[in-house]
Amino acid sequence: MDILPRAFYEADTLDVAKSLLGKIIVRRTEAGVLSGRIVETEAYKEGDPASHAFRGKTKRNAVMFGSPGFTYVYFNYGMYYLLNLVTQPEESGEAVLIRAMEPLDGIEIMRQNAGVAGDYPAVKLMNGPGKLARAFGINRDNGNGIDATDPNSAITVWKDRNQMCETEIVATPRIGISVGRDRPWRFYVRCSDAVSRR
DNA sequence: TCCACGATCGGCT
DNA sequence: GCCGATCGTGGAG
Repeated sequence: MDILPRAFYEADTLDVAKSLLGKIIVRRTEAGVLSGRIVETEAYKEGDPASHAFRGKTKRNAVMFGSPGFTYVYFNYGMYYLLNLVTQPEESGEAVLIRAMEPLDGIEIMRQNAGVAGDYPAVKLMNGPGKLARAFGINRDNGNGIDATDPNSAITVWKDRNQMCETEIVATPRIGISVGRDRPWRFYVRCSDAVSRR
């Protein structure tokens, strides 16, 4: 597999959000290597009232205004961490939220991270943005501001040799936001179990 | 300082 | 479909 280079993240954020579908995120932990295939994303752009970057740079969202290809992780609803990848040239504050993945490697470790039984269905481990961060064991201490284009990083994104089962991409309004609902900036792969089993 | 509100999830009706 | 858990964050005051 080839690691996605910085240039991959410098395209328009809507294109990056779609291009990320089918790519592989690899998460290295002390317990072992975890990985999954991205099947659902959301784009957050400059001037977008639903984006954390909308009101400018703060301590929380600082990495959104940094280099493309870095991770942005934040804590939400008092209990979940959500994983984003920063896009665009520096300072634009745009990013792509990773909403769902299909687990590949380290599924047993994911179950341990999630605190579920050994017979818990693998497809349900990462079928939501809070759940995939939990399965990966990602929090703000270990997951925010990491360079995903550096092969030595604990979180990296790779281009898989294999194609997705089908490249049909569906666009819909984003989930869980109160403003910016008119923008169909959520993208998912129609054939994915991780999206359909919800 | 304070406080209302989330880029969610799972359980219950 | 609805609702509660749970707490960091930032905008208001």
